[in-house]
Amino acid sequence: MRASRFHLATLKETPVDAEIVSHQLMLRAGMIRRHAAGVYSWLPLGLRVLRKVEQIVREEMDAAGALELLMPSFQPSELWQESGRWDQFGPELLRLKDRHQRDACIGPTHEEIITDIFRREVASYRQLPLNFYQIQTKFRDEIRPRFGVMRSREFIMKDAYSFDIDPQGMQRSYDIMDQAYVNIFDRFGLDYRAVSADSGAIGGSTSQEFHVLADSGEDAIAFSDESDFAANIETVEALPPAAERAAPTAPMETVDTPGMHTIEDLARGLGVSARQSLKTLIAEADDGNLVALVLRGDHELNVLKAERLDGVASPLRMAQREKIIELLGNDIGSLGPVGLNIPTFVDHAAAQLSDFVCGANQDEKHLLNANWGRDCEEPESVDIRNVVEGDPSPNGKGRLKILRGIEVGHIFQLGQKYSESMQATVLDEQGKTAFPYMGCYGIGVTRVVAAAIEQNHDDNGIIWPDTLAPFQLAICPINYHKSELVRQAADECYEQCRARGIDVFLDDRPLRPGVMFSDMELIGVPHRLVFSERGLAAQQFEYKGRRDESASDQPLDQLNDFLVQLFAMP
RNA sequence: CGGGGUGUAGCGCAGCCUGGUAGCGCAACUGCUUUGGGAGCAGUGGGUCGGGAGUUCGAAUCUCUCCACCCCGACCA
Repeated sequence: MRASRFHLATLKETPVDAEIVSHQLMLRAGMIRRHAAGVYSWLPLGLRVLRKVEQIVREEMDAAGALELLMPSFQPSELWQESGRWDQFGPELLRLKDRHQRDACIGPTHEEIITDIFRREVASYRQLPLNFYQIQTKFRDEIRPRFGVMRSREFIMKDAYSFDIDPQGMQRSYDIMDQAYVNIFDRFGLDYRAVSADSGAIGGSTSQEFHVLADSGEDAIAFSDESDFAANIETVEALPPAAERAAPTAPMETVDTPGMHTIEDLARGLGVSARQSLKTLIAEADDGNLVALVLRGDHELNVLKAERLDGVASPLRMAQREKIIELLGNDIGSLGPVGLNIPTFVDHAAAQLSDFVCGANQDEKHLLNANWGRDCEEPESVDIRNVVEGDPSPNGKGRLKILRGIEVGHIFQLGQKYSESMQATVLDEQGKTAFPYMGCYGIGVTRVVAAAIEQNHDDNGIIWPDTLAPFQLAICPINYHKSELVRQAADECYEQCRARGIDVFLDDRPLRPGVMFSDMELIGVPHRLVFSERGLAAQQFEYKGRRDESASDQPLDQLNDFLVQLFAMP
C-alpha cells in the first residue's frame, strides 16, 4: 500500500474522553471513530488488524473441524421466549418491534438461533459431533460503555457451538476447542493465560477463560508458581492457615481511638499492622436482619464466596449505615466480633489471629489484645476473602502470584439447557429421542485488538506483534518526490516486497522524515526501512525494528537477503 | 437509575460571571523556502455557538425545556 493511496488518519492530539491507552491510540492511529456511546466504525487501518485477528481465528477453527456459518443479528422474540431468556435477560438485551409490532431483539449471543438451526437440520446421532461457528457483530446494551472498543455495545465476536450425543462427547469437543484456543492465542503473539473459571474445580475443568495479560486488565488472575494452576481470583479458594493459633499473651484492654474509622487510621494511630487487626463488615441477612463478616485487616471480601454462605442475602448487599447504628448501637468504624450479637462469619485467616485489634462496638473505641475463645466465642471459620499474592495454591503446589488480565476468550459446557428448553432432539443409537449436549466457545475479536494494544505500546504508539500488524513493513524514503535515486530504490524495494506477499507500506508522502517516522511508530508497523540520498551514496539502507532503540545501517546489496531473513521466507 | 460535569471550526480549548453579533493553537488549502525525528514565512477557507422556546432593541452569554456525550456510583457478569 502506498501512503498516497491510503487513508492514513493519524491524530496529533489525544481525544479528551479516551481514558485508556488502547482507546487513545486506536483513535490517534486512525483505526476507529465513534458515532454513539459504545458504537464505532473501523477505518481501513483498523479493519486490516481486525481482519488479521479474524483470519487466524478462522484458520484455527477450520483446522479444528468447526464449520463456519453466519447467523442474523436480528432475532425474533419467539426463540427467546422458548429458551426462557426473553424474560430472564435484563435491559442489556436490545429489544425492538418491527413494522408489524412483532417483538424482536438484536442478538447479544446466538444460542437460540443455533439451536433452532440445529433442530431443523440435524435428526440423527450419526451426524454428530458438530461444531458451528461464526464471526459476527453482537449488540449488548451496556449500561455504561467505556474504554473504546474494549467495552463497547456493538462488537465482533467469534462464537462457536458444539453438539454431542453424550457428556463424554461434549468433553471431547470442549478439549478440541481448548487446544484450538491455545493455537489461536499462540498465533496472536500475545502474552496470555488460560484460566480456570470454574469455582469448585472438581474433576475436569468445565469452563476456562483466556486472558491477555496487561496491567490495565479488569480481572485479577491467580497463578501457582510451581504448577499450572491458574484461575480467576474470584473463584480461588483461600486455604486455612496451616499453623496453630498462638496462645494469648496479654489481657484485653479498651483504648480510645478518636477519629480512627478505617484500618489505615488504626494502623497509623495505634502503631499496629493491618494484618494484626480485624475488619468487620455488616451485610444484609436473607431474613432481613444483619450478619457480620470478619476479615483480617489487610484482606478483601470475596463477594461470590460471601453470597454462598447460609443466611447471607444473595446477591450480597452491604448494610446501610443507618440500619447498623439502629440495630447495633454504634457506627461503622468501631465494630468488632467481641460482644456482637448477630450471626458472625469469620474468615480462616482472621480466626487464626491472637492478641488482635478490633472495634469495641462502642463509638471511638477499639480493643487491644482481644482473643478468640477467651474474649468472645470461638468462631467456626469460613473462606470469604480474596486470595492475595503469596497465599498457598489451592492444589497444594506452590504459592500464588497475582496478575491482571483482559478476558478475551471463554469456553464452557452448556449441557442440555438449550436442547431441552427448545426441544432440539436427535435419535440415538437405540432409536430413542435424545437431547444433545452443547458447548459454547467465544472470542471477543474486537476486544483482542484493544487488548493487544494495552499489552504492547510505548510513548510513541502501538507496537503490533507481526501477526496482527496492519502492515508488516514500512518503507520511508527521504525526499522521495525530489530524488530520482531515492524514488527508484524505494519503488523497487516496494514492488519486490509486494511480489513476495509482504504487507508493505510505502510512505510516498512529500513529508519531512520526522513526520513519517512518528506516524509509522504511532500505527505500530513492526519493521521500518529508510532510503536516503546519503545512505544510497554509501551503498546502504537503514533498518529499525519497532522495539529497537536505534536504527542500523545495512549494505544495500544484501537488501534481498535481509528481507528474506526478516520475514523468514524461502 | 442516582450524583457530578461538558456541548463554541476536523481535534484541543478560550469567550459566558458583567448581553452588543465569535476567537486561539493544531489540522486543512495556496504559494515560496526547507527536507534524517511532528519545519518557516505569507496568504486562504471553514462555525445552525447541541436543538427548541422565552426574556431583550439585541442572546454563545440570562431563563425554561429537550437532546447528546463524559466521569463516579449502583446494576450486570
